Amino acid sequence: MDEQPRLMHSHAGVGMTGHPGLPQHMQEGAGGADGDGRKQDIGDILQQIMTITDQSLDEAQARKHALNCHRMKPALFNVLCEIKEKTVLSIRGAQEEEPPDAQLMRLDNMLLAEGVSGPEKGGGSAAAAAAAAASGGAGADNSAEHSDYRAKLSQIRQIYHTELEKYEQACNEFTTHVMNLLREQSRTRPISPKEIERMVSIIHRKFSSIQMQLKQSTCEAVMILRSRFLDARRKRRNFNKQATEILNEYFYSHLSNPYPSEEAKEELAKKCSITVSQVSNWFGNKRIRYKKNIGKFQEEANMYAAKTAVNAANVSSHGSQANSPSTPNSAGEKIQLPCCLSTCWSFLWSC
DNA sequence: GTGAATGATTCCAC
DNA sequence: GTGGAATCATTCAC
Repeated sequence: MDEQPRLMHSHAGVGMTGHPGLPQHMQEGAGGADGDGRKQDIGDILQQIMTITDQSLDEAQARKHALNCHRMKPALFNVLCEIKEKTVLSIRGAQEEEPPDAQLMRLDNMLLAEGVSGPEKGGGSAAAAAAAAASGGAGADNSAEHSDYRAKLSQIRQIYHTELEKYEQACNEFTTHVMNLLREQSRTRPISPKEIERMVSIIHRKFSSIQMQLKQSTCEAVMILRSRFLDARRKRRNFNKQATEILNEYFYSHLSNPYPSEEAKEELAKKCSITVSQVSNWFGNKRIRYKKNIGKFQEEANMYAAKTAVNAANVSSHGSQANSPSTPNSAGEKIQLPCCLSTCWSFLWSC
Protein backbone atom coordinates (compact mmCIF):
# COMPACT_ATOMS: atom_id res chain seq x y z
CA MET A 1 0.00 0.00 0.00
CA ASP A 2 2.89 2.36 0.58
CA GLU A 3 4.06 1.60 -2.98
CA GLN A 4 1.81 4.12 -4.60
CA PRO A 5 2.92 7.21 -2.68
CA ARG A 6 6.56 6.27 -3.28
CA LEU A 7 5.94 5.91 -7.03
CA MET A 8 4.01 9.08 -7.09
CA HIS A 9 6.82 10.93 -5.36
CA SER A 10 9.30 9.44 -7.74
CA HIS A 11 7.30 10.39 -10.80
CA ALA A 12 6.53 13.79 -9.44
CA GLY A 13 10.27 14.28 -9.06
CA VAL A 14 10.60 13.83 -12.81
CA GLY A 15 9.45 17.39 -13.17
CA MET A 16 12.42 18.76 -11.19
CA THR A 17 14.72 21.17 -12.97
CA GLY A 18 17.73 19.60 -14.62
CA HIS A 19 16.45 16.04 -14.48
CA PRO A 20 18.19 14.15 -17.25
CA GLY A 21 14.97 12.42 -18.33
CA LEU A 22 13.02 15.61 -18.61
CA PRO A 23 12.62 17.17 -22.07
CA GLN A 24 13.74 20.71 -22.58
CA HIS A 25 10.23 22.06 -22.99
CA MET A 26 9.31 20.76 -19.53
CA GLN A 27 12.40 22.11 -17.89
CA GLU A 28 12.04 25.64 -19.13
CA GLY A 29 10.66 27.84 -16.38
CA ALA A 30 10.20 24.95 -14.03
CA GLY A 31 11.33 26.96 -11.04
CA GLY A 32 9.23 29.28 -8.88
CA ALA A 33 5.44 29.41 -8.62
CA ASP A 34 4.98 28.23 -12.21
CA GLY A 35 7.21 25.24 -11.56
CA ASP A 36 5.22 24.31 -8.46
CA GLY A 37 2.03 24.55 -10.49
CA ARG A 38 3.37 22.16 -13.13
CA LYS A 39 4.55 19.73 -10.48
CA GLN A 40 1.07 19.79 -9.11
CA ASP A 41 -0.35 19.14 -12.58
CA ILE A 42 1.93 16.15 -13.11
CA GLY A 43 1.07 14.84 -9.67
CA ASP A 44 -2.61 15.09 -10.52
CA ILE A 45 -2.20 13.24 -13.80
CA LEU A 46 -0.19 10.48 -12.21
CA GLN A 47 -2.73 10.16 -9.44
CA GLN A 48 -5.46 9.77 -12.00
CA ILE A 49 -3.45 7.16 -13.93
CA MET A 50 -2.80 5.17 -10.76
CA THR A 51 -6.43 5.13 -9.71
CA ILE A 52 -8.01 4.64 -13.11
CA THR A 53 -8.17 0.86 -12.74
CA ASP A 54 -10.22 1.15 -9.53
CA GLN A 55 -12.94 3.06 -11.28
CA SER A 56 -16.03 1.96 -13.17
CA LEU A 57 -15.85 1.72 -16.95
CA ASP A 58 -17.78 4.92 -17.52
CA GLU A 59 -15.75 6.76 -14.94
CA ALA A 60 -12.54 5.40 -16.42
CA GLN A 61 -13.58 6.44 -19.93
CA ALA A 62 -14.34 9.92 -18.72
CA ARG A 63 -11.03 10.09 -16.86
CA LYS A 64 -9.25 8.74 -19.87
CA HIS A 65 -10.76 11.40 -22.06
CA ALA A 66 -9.88 14.06 -19.51
CA LEU A 67 -6.33 12.78 -19.33
CA ASN A 68 -5.96 12.76 -23.09
CA CYS A 69 -7.14 16.34 -23.25
CA HIS A 70 -4.95 17.51 -20.37
CA ARG A 71 -2.51 20.23 -21.39
CA MET A 72 0.42 18.47 -19.71
CA LYS A 73 -0.36 15.05 -21.08
CA PRO A 74 1.96 15.09 -24.15
CA ALA A 75 4.93 16.31 -22.13
CA LEU A 76 4.42 13.76 -19.36
CA PHE A 77 3.87 11.06 -21.90
CA ASN A 78 7.18 11.87 -23.58
CA VAL A 79 9.00 11.72 -20.26
CA LEU A 80 7.49 8.34 -19.43
CA CYS A 81 8.38 7.08 -22.90
CA GLU A 82 11.99 8.19 -22.51
CA ILE A 83 12.34 6.66 -19.05
CA LYS A 84 10.83 3.43 -20.26
CA GLU A 85 13.02 3.35 -23.34
CA LYS A 86 16.15 3.79 -21.23
CA THR A 87 15.04 1.14 -18.77
CA VAL A 88 14.23 -1.32 -21.53
CA LEU A 89 17.55 -0.66 -23.28
CA SER A 90 19.56 -1.13 -20.11
CA ILE A 91 17.79 -4.40 -19.28
CA ARG A 92 17.43 -5.88 -22.74
CA GLY A 93 20.22 -4.17 -24.62
CA ALA A 94 22.63 -7.04 -24.19
CA GLN A 95 20.09 -9.61 -25.31
CA GLU A 96 19.26 -7.89 -28.58
CA GLU A 97 22.53 -8.83 -30.27
CA GLU A 98 22.11 -12.56 -30.64
CA PRO A 99 24.56 -14.46 -32.86
CA PRO A 100 23.02 -16.19 -35.86
CA ASP A 101 21.82 -19.69 -34.99
CA ALA A 102 24.42 -22.21 -36.22
CA GLN A 103 21.87 -25.00 -36.58
CA LEU A 104 19.59 -22.76 -38.64
CA MET A 105 22.52 -21.79 -40.84
CA ARG A 106 23.39 -25.44 -41.40
CA LEU A 107 19.78 -26.23 -42.33
CA ASP A 108 19.61 -23.23 -44.67
CA ASN A 109 22.87 -24.22 -46.35
CA MET A 110 21.73 -27.77 -46.82
CA LEU A 111 18.35 -26.78 -48.25
CA LEU A 112 20.12 -24.41 -50.60
CA ALA A 113 22.63 -27.06 -51.67
CA GLU A 114 19.87 -29.59 -52.30
CA GLY A 115 17.93 -27.07 -54.36
CA VAL A 116 14.97 -27.04 -51.98
CA SER A 117 15.31 -23.41 -51.02
CA GLY A 118 16.66 -20.65 -53.26
CA PRO A 119 16.11 -20.48 -57.00
CA GLU A 120 14.97 -23.68 -58.68
CA LYS A 121 17.85 -25.20 -60.61
CA GLY A 122 16.74 -28.71 -61.44
CA GLY A 123 17.69 -29.59 -57.91
CA GLY A 124 19.19 -32.93 -57.13
CA SER A 125 20.94 -33.37 -60.44
CA ALA A 126 24.24 -33.53 -58.60
CA ALA A 127 22.91 -36.25 -56.35
CA ALA A 128 21.45 -38.02 -59.33
CA ALA A 129 24.77 -37.86 -61.13
CA ALA A 130 26.55 -39.17 -58.04
CA ALA A 131 24.13 -42.05 -57.86
CA ALA A 132 24.61 -42.79 -61.52
CA ALA A 133 28.36 -43.02 -61.00
CA ALA A 134 27.90 -45.15 -57.89
CA SER A 135 25.57 -47.58 -59.64
CA GLY A 136 28.17 -48.25 -62.26
CA GLY A 137 26.59 -46.47 -65.17
CA ALA A 138 23.40 -48.42 -65.64
CA GLY A 139 22.81 -46.14 -68.60
CA ALA A 140 19.25 -46.05 -69.85
CA ASP A 141 17.74 -46.69 -66.43
CA ASN A 142 19.43 -43.64 -64.97
CA SER A 143 17.43 -41.01 -66.79
CA ALA A 144 14.21 -42.54 -65.44
CA GLU A 145 15.72 -42.68 -61.96
CA HIS A 146 16.85 -39.07 -62.24
CA SER A 147 13.42 -37.87 -63.22
CA ASP A 148 11.91 -39.89 -60.38
CA TYR A 149 14.34 -38.33 -57.93
CA ARG A 150 13.74 -34.86 -59.31
CA ALA A 151 9.97 -35.32 -59.17
CA LYS A 152 10.12 -36.36 -55.52
CA LEU A 153 12.50 -33.54 -54.67
CA SER A 154 10.21 -31.13 -56.45
CA GLN A 155 7.32 -32.36 -54.26
CA ILE A 156 9.37 -31.75 -51.14
CA ARG A 157 10.31 -28.31 -52.44
CA GLN A 158 6.69 -27.45 -53.15
CA ILE A 159 5.49 -28.57 -49.72
CA TYR A 160 8.34 -26.69 -48.08
CA HIS A 161 7.55 -23.45 -49.88
CA THR A 162 3.81 -23.74 -49.27
CA GLU A 163 4.36 -24.28 -45.56
CA LEU A 164 6.97 -21.55 -45.40
CA GLU A 165 4.60 -19.13 -47.08
CA LYS A 166 1.89 -20.04 -44.57
CA TYR A 167 4.23 -19.41 -41.66
CA GLU A 168 5.39 -16.12 -43.11
CA GLN A 169 1.83 -15.00 -43.71
CA ALA A 170 0.80 -16.00 -40.20
CA CYS A 171 3.86 -14.22 -38.81
CA ASN A 172 3.07 -11.04 -40.72
CA GLU A 173 -0.59 -11.12 -39.72
CA PHE A 174 0.25 -11.68 -36.09
CA THR A 175 2.93 -8.99 -36.13
CA THR A 176 0.53 -6.48 -37.68
CA HIS A 177 -2.11 -7.42 -35.15
CA VAL A 178 0.26 -6.98 -32.21
CA MET A 179 1.61 -3.71 -33.59
CA ASN A 180 -1.90 -2.35 -34.02
CA LEU A 181 -2.70 -3.44 -30.50
CA LEU A 182 0.41 -1.78 -29.12
CA ARG A 183 -0.27 1.41 -31.09
CA GLU A 184 -3.77 1.44 -29.71
CA GLN A 185 -2.46 0.86 -26.19
CA SER A 186 0.21 3.50 -26.68
CA ARG A 187 -2.53 6.10 -26.46
CA THR A 188 -3.11 5.21 -22.84
CA ARG A 189 0.27 3.90 -21.69
CA PRO A 190 3.80 4.76 -22.68
CA ILE A 191 5.03 2.37 -25.33
CA SER A 192 8.21 3.42 -27.08
CA PRO A 193 9.01 2.53 -30.69
CA LYS A 194 11.93 0.48 -29.38
CA GLU A 195 9.55 -1.56 -27.29
CA ILE A 196 7.38 -2.23 -30.32
CA GLU A 197 10.49 -3.22 -32.26
CA ARG A 198 11.49 -5.60 -29.48
CA MET A 199 8.04 -7.14 -29.41
CA VAL A 200 8.19 -7.63 -33.19
CA SER A 201 11.57 -9.30 -32.91
CA ILE A 202 10.24 -11.61 -30.16
CA ILE A 203 7.37 -12.62 -32.45
CA HIS A 204 9.79 -13.18 -35.31
CA ARG A 205 12.00 -15.34 -33.11
CA LYS A 206 9.02 -17.47 -32.11
CA PHE A 207 7.98 -17.95 -35.71
CA SER A 208 11.57 -18.56 -36.68
CA SER A 209 11.73 -21.50 -34.27
CA ILE A 210 8.64 -22.95 -35.95
CA GLN A 211 10.28 -22.42 -39.33
CA MET A 212 13.36 -24.21 -38.06
CA GLN A 213 11.24 -27.27 -37.29
CA LEU A 214 9.89 -27.11 -40.84
CA LYS A 215 13.41 -26.84 -42.22
CA GLN A 216 14.56 -29.71 -40.02
CA SER A 217 11.82 -32.04 -41.22
CA THR A 218 12.40 -30.98 -44.84
CA CYS A 219 16.09 -31.81 -44.50
CA GLU A 220 15.19 -35.20 -43.06
CA ALA A 221 12.86 -35.87 -45.98
CA VAL A 222 15.61 -34.94 -48.46
CA MET A 223 18.09 -37.14 -46.63
CA ILE A 224 15.73 -40.12 -46.74
CA LEU A 225 15.05 -39.54 -50.43
CA ARG A 226 18.72 -39.16 -51.14
CA SER A 227 19.76 -42.23 -49.21
CA ARG A 228 17.13 -44.30 -50.98
CA PHE A 229 18.17 -42.98 -54.34
CA LEU A 230 21.85 -43.38 -53.65
CA ASP A 231 21.54 -46.81 -52.08
CA ALA A 232 22.88 -48.70 -55.05
CA ARG A 233 22.14 -52.03 -53.39
CA ARG A 234 18.51 -51.49 -54.32
CA LYS A 235 19.54 -50.91 -57.92
CA ARG A 236 22.03 -53.72 -58.25
CA ARG A 237 22.58 -54.91 -61.77
CA ASN A 238 24.71 -57.89 -62.70
CA PHE A 239 27.66 -57.07 -64.86
CA ASN A 240 27.35 -58.17 -68.41
CA LYS A 241 28.89 -61.48 -69.50
CA GLN A 242 31.81 -59.85 -71.27
CA ALA A 243 32.75 -57.81 -68.19
CA THR A 244 32.62 -60.89 -65.94
CA GLU A 245 34.74 -62.74 -68.49
CA ILE A 246 37.41 -60.03 -68.51
CA LEU A 247 37.50 -59.86 -64.71
CA ASN A 248 37.67 -63.65 -64.35
CA GLU A 249 40.42 -63.88 -66.94
CA TYR A 250 42.48 -61.38 -65.01
CA PHE A 251 41.72 -63.03 -61.69
CA TYR A 252 42.69 -66.57 -62.74
CA SER A 253 45.69 -65.44 -64.71
CA HIS A 254 46.87 -63.59 -61.59
CA LEU A 255 45.93 -66.30 -59.12
CA SER A 256 49.38 -66.00 -57.55
CA ASN A 257 48.63 -62.42 -56.65
CA PRO A 258 45.08 -61.41 -57.48
CA TYR A 259 45.54 -57.80 -56.37
CA PRO A 260 45.37 -55.55 -59.39
CA SER A 261 47.27 -52.30 -59.17
CA GLU A 262 45.45 -49.00 -59.52
CA GLU A 263 46.51 -48.84 -63.15
CA ALA A 264 45.28 -52.38 -63.78
CA LYS A 265 42.00 -51.58 -62.03
CA GLU A 266 41.53 -48.52 -64.20
CA GLU A 267 42.22 -50.52 -67.32
CA LEU A 268 39.82 -53.27 -66.27
CA ALA A 269 37.19 -50.69 -65.37
CA LYS A 270 37.57 -49.16 -68.80
CA LYS A 271 37.36 -52.53 -70.55
CA CYS A 272 34.30 -53.61 -68.55
CA SER A 273 32.56 -50.22 -68.62
CA ILE A 274 32.35 -50.17 -64.83
CA THR A 275 33.94 -48.02 -62.16
CA VAL A 276 37.27 -48.64 -60.43
CA SER A 277 35.35 -49.12 -57.15
CA GLN A 278 33.30 -51.85 -58.78
CA VAL A 279 36.47 -53.54 -59.93
CA SER A 280 37.79 -53.38 -56.36
CA ASN A 281 34.51 -54.75 -55.02
CA TRP A 282 34.51 -57.53 -57.55
CA PHE A 283 38.06 -58.60 -56.70
CA GLY A 284 37.32 -58.33 -52.99
CA ASN A 285 34.30 -60.57 -53.30
CA LYS A 286 36.06 -62.93 -55.68
CA ARG A 287 39.08 -63.44 -53.43
CA ILE A 288 36.90 -64.15 -50.40
CA ARG A 289 34.57 -66.49 -52.24
CA TYR A 290 37.37 -68.28 -54.01
CA LYS A 291 39.27 -68.76 -50.79
CA LYS A 292 36.17 -70.05 -49.01
CA ASN A 293 35.47 -72.67 -51.62
CA ILE A 294 38.45 -73.37 -53.84
CA GLY A 295 37.01 -76.73 -54.91
CA LYS A 296 33.93 -75.12 -56.30
CA PHE A 297 35.93 -72.61 -58.32
CA GLN A 298 38.47 -75.20 -59.53
CA GLU A 299 36.55 -75.94 -62.68
CA GLU A 300 36.26 -72.27 -63.45
CA ALA A 301 39.98 -71.83 -62.69
CA ASN A 302 40.88 -74.67 -65.05
CA MET A 303 38.70 -73.23 -67.76
CA TYR A 304 40.34 -69.81 -67.58
CA ALA A 305 43.78 -71.41 -67.27
CA ALA A 306 43.10 -73.30 -70.48
CA LYS A 307 41.87 -70.14 -72.09
CA THR A 308 44.99 -68.32 -71.03
CA ALA A 309 47.10 -71.19 -72.36
CA VAL A 310 45.36 -70.98 -75.71
CA ASN A 311 45.92 -67.24 -75.82
CA ALA A 312 49.56 -67.73 -74.93
CA ALA A 313 49.93 -70.41 -77.59
CA ASN A 314 48.43 -68.04 -80.13
CA VAL A 315 50.88 -65.38 -79.14
CA SER A 316 53.69 -67.96 -79.29
CA SER A 317 52.69 -69.08 -82.76
CA HIS A 318 53.02 -65.46 -83.77
CA GLY A 319 56.65 -65.47 -82.67
CA SER A 320 56.18 -64.61 -79.01
CA GLN A 321 58.50 -65.92 -76.33
CA ALA A 322 56.05 -67.83 -74.08
CA ASN A 323 54.78 -71.38 -74.63
CA SER A 324 53.25 -71.99 -71.21
CA PRO A 325 50.56 -70.07 -69.33
CA SER A 326 52.05 -66.72 -68.56
CA THR A 327 51.03 -64.44 -65.78
CA PRO A 328 51.62 -60.75 -65.80
CA ASN A 329 52.56 -59.55 -62.37
CA SER A 330 51.11 -56.46 -60.78
CA ALA A 331 53.64 -54.34 -62.63
CA GLY A 332 52.43 -55.75 -65.93
CA GLU A 333 55.57 -57.87 -66.57
CA LYS A 334 55.22 -61.41 -67.86
CA ILE A 335 56.43 -64.18 -65.56
CA GLN A 336 56.47 -67.92 -66.27
CA LEU A 337 54.00 -69.85 -64.13
CA PRO A 338 53.13 -73.59 -64.36
CA CYS A 339 49.36 -74.24 -64.16
CA CYS A 340 49.71 -76.75 -61.34
CA LEU A 341 51.00 -74.07 -59.06
CA SER A 342 47.82 -72.08 -59.11
CA THR A 343 46.43 -73.67 -55.96
CA CYS A 344 49.77 -73.15 -54.22
CA TRP A 345 49.62 -69.47 -55.10
CA SER A 346 46.09 -69.29 -53.82
CA PHE A 347 47.32 -70.83 -50.58
CA LEU A 348 50.02 -68.23 -50.38
CA TRP A 349 47.72 -65.19 -50.60
CA SER A 350 45.05 -66.79 -48.49
CA CYS A 351 47.37 -67.16 -45.54
C1' DG B 1 8.28 -69.11 -53.89
C1' DT B 2 12.92 -70.56 -52.98
C1' DG B 3 17.73 -70.78 -52.86
C1' DA B 4 22.02 -69.74 -55.09
C1' DA B 5 24.66 -66.11 -57.10
C1' DT B 6 26.34 -61.64 -56.92
C1' DG B 7 27.29 -56.60 -56.37
C1' DA B 8 27.49 -53.36 -52.62
C1' DT B 9 28.08 -51.90 -47.90
C1' DT B 10 29.80 -51.93 -43.26
C1' DC B 11 32.92 -52.94 -39.69
C1' DC B 12 37.32 -54.05 -38.31
C1' DA B 13 42.39 -54.76 -38.36
C1' DC B 14 46.61 -53.47 -40.11
C1' DG C 1 43.83 -46.29 -47.29
C1' DT C 2 43.36 -51.09 -48.28
C1' DG C 3 41.80 -55.66 -47.77
C1' DG C 4 39.20 -59.42 -45.16
C1' DA C 5 34.99 -60.94 -43.38
C1' DA C 6 30.23 -60.65 -42.60
C1' DT C 7 26.13 -59.10 -44.15
C1' DC C 8 22.56 -56.97 -46.92
C1' DA C 9 19.70 -56.47 -50.99
C1' DT C 10 18.76 -57.76 -55.35
C1' DT C 11 18.77 -60.79 -59.47
C1' DC C 12 18.09 -65.00 -61.64
C1' DA C 13 17.22 -69.82 -62.58
C1' DC C 14 14.38 -73.40 -61.22
